[in-house]
Amino acid sequence: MSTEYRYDPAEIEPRWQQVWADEGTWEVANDSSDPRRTSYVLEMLPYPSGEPHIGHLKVYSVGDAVAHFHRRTGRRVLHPMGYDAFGLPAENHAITTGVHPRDSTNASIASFQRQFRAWGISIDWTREFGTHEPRIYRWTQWIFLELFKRGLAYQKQAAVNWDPVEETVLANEQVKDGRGERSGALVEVRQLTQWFFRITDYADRLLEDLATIRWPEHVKTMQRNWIGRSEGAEVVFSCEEVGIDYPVFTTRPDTLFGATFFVMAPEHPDVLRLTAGTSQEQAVQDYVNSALTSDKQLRGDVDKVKTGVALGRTVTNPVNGEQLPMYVADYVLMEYGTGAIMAVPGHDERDFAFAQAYDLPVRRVIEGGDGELPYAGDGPLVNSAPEFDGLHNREALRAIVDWLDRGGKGHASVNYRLRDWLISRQRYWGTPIPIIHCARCGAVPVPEADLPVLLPDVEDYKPRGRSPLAASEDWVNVACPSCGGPALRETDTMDTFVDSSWYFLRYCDANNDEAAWDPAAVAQWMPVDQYIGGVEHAILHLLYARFFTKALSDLGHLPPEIQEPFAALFTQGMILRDGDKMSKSKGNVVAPTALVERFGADTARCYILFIGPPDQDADWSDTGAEGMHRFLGRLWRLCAEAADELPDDPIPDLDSANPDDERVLRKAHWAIEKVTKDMSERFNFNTAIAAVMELVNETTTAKRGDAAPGSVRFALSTAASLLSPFGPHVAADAYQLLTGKHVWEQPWPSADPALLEADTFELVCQVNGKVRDRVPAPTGASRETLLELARASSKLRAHLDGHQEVKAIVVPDKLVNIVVR
RNA sequence: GCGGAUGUGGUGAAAUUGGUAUACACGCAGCGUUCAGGUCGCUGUGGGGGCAACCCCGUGGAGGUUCGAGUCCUCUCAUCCGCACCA
Repeated sequence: MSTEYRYDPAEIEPRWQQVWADEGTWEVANDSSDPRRTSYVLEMLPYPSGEPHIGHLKVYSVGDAVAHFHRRTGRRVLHPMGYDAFGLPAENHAITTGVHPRDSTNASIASFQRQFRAWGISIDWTREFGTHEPRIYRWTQWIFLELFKRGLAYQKQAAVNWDPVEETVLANEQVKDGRGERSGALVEVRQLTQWFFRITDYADRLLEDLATIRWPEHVKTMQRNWIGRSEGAEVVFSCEEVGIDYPVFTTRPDTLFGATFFVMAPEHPDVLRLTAGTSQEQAVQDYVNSALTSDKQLRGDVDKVKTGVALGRTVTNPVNGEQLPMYVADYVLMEYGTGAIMAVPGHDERDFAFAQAYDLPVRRVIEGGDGELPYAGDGPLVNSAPEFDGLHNREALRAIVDWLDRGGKGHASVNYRLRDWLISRQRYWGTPIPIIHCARCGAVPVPEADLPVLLPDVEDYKPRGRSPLAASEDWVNVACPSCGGPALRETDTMDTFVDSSWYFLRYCDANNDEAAWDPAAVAQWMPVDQYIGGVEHAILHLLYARFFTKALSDLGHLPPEIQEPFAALFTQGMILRDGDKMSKSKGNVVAPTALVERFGADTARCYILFIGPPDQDADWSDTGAEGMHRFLGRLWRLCAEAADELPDDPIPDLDSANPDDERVLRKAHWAIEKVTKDMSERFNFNTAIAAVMELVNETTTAKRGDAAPGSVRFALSTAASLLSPFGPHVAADAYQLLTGKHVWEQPWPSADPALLEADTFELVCQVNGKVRDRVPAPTGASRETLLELARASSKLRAHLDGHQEVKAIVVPDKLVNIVVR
C-alpha cells in the first residue's frame, strides 16, 4: 500500500473542530416552528477540578454518540454543557493555598472547555454556564425562596450529621456507614438549627412515578429502598401513671397480642422524664449517656448483643389491656417511626434476642415455623382474641387495624425511611441562602429585586464550626427587608446538590436575564430524552432532581405534565486499569490529554466505546487503543486512496453486480442494519463499531476483488458514515474525501431490505442436536426441500445409516435436526 | 441478613426470540514488505486425539426441562455493588 496516505489525527481533528466552531454546527435555537422532533441529550454536568479524567471522556463519548445519532435520524438535538462549580475541594484548596476558589474553579473550567473541544464533543456552547456564576445562582436563590414561600424549605432544630473533618453538616444521603462520604470521617450527632427541603412530602410520588421512566432497574430499586416505604399501623400505647400516650409504628399489627414489652430509643425525649426521681433514674441516665456517645457504626451492628435498661414504668397494650414493662434500648432508633416500639419477641428476631437477654416472656400468636420461635412468617392467629384466633394473619392484620380504628386506638399508617433533605452547609464556596434573620420578623426572604445575594470575598476560608461567611461582618449586618430594623444574613450556604437539581432546566433557556427560564422554552425540551452518568448518583442527585422537578411543577413554574426530569437514564461503568480504579496514589492514571496527544481524540473515543458494553466497568489497555488507531488509519487510508484512485461511478444495481459487488454491497447494508439496531434499541456501541470493522475488512484492497469502484466507494463512505457518531473527525474527513459532503448533514443511511436478504443461506444440518454439516440452501425453501437437502449430505448419512429416524425438526431458513435412535 | 449485578478462549468481549458457541479486537505464532526495527499487508490461533478425513470435550459447579440450553427451571460456588437493629 502506498505510504503517501498517512492518517494524521493531529492535522485532521483541529481542522474539523474549526469548521464546527466557525459555523456553530451544534447550536440549536428555541425555535418551536421547526417541524423536527426534539431530543434533549444530556450527560451529568462535570465537577470542575483539575483536568478531566478518563471517566469524563467515557461519559461524553457515550452522550455524543447518542446526540449525533439523534441528529442524523432527523431530530433537533439539544446537547449543552455546564459546570457544577461550587463545592468543597476548591474551598479546601483555597485553605491550603490562599487561591480564591473562584480562580481555581475558573482555571479548571477553562481546562475542561479546552478538552471538550479537543475531543470534538458536539456541544451547543451558547448555553454554557457554571453554577457559581451570580447570573445562575441568582436563580438557585430564587428557587429556594419559592420553596420557602410554599413551606417546602424550612428551618428546624434537629439531630444532624456533623462531619468533624469538613466541619459542616451533611445530608443523610451523604453519610455512608456512619462516615462522611467525602472525608471518610466518623460523623457526630449534633443538635443544630438547619435548613431543610421537604422532600418527604413527595415520597409517594417519587416512588410511584418510577414506573413512568425508563431507568435501569437497579437504580429504581436503590431509590425505592432509599425511600423505604412501609405499610402498617400506628397504635397508641398509653402510660397511665404519667398520663402520656405513646404511638408506635408497626408493620405487624397482626402480632399485637404477642407484645410483651415496650422499648424506647435512648434519644427519645421522654426517657429521662419518665424516670426522673425514680430508683431507675441513675441507671437510665448512665445508659442513655453511653448510648449517645458510643460509635454510631458500632451501635448499628446487627450482631451486637442487645442491651437496655428498664424504666420501671409500664404501658397498656390497647388490644388486651395488659401492662407491658418499658425499657430503653439502643436497638430502637429515634429517626425511624416514633422512636418507640412494641416488642413482639415471638415473631421478631431483635425483640426475641432482647427478651432472651432480659428474661422477658415470649408468646406465640401465629402458628408456623416448625414450633420454633421467633417465627416471622405467615400463619393462622392463636392466643389472641376469640374473634381473631384462627384467622390467617394477613386477614387478621386488616381486621385488627379496622377494630383499632373504630375504637380510636390506632389507624392504618405508612412510614418512610426517607428524611427531609438537609441543605445547610457551614462552608464558603456555595450559593448563599437568601434569608435575613430579624429579631422581630423572624426569617425574612431577601426581596427578589435584591437577588442575587452575592458571595462576599473573605480572607479566611477555614470553617470554624460556623460558616466562613459569618466573619464578613459588613455583609452579615443588614437592615431587615420587612421592618427595617437591624438584622443578620443567613451565613450558611446551600448543599451543591441544590445547584445540580435544576441546571438541566436552565439549559433550555440559558441566557434569560428576566427569569430562571421561560416555561415555554422548557416545555419544548423537557424532559431530558436521554440522561447519562455514573451510577454513584443513583440516589443523591437523581432523587433530588426528581423532587425539584415535581415541586417546581406544583408551584406552576413548569408545565404540569413535566413530572420527571429524565425520561431515560443510562449509567455508564468505570474505566479501570489492571482491574483497579485509576488513582493518583496507585500511579495507574491514564490521562485523556496524553491519549489525545498520542492517538488523537477519535481513537480514544472509539476505543472507550469498543472496549465493552458501556454500562459495564472496562479495563483500559494501551495495546487495545493501538489496535483502534490502526483500524481508523486503515479506514481513512482506504477512503483517501479510493477517493483519489477510483472513478466516482454510480453504485451498480443488483442485476449488473458481479459476485464481489454483491458481497461488498450486502455487507454494507448488513452493517447499516446492525449499527442502526445497536444504536436505537440498546447502547451497544462495541458491537456497532465491530460491525463497521467487518465492513471495512470486507472492502480492503485484498478482499474486495473485482468489486466495481461504485460499490467500493459506497461501502467505504457508508463505513465512515456509520462511524461518525463515535469518531466524528476521521469520519467527516473520510466522508468528505469520498463524497465532497459533510457527513453530519446527511441523513442516517437506511438499509435496503432487498440487500439484507440473500437468496441462499447456509443450512445447518444436525443429527441429535449436533452439527454435522452445513450446506447451501435457497432462502424460503419448504421444510421438505430442506429435509431432503440435509438427508442428501454424505456427512449426515454417516450418522444416519444404521439408525432409526425418530423425528425431524426443521427451522425454516436456519437448520434441520434429525433425531435418530 | 435482604436486594441487585456478573461469571464464556491467554485477554477485552460477541451470540438481540431456546437454534451454527467464541463475531470484532488485543495478544501470540508464521509469512510477505523492509538493510534492520517500526509501519503496513496476509495467514493461523478454545482444549484433547489423529498423517488425514474426522472424532471427543467445552460457556463457574451439580442436577433438570427440551429434538436442541451460554440463553429456561432448581440447587450451589465465587466476585462485585447497594441497603441494613427500618419495628
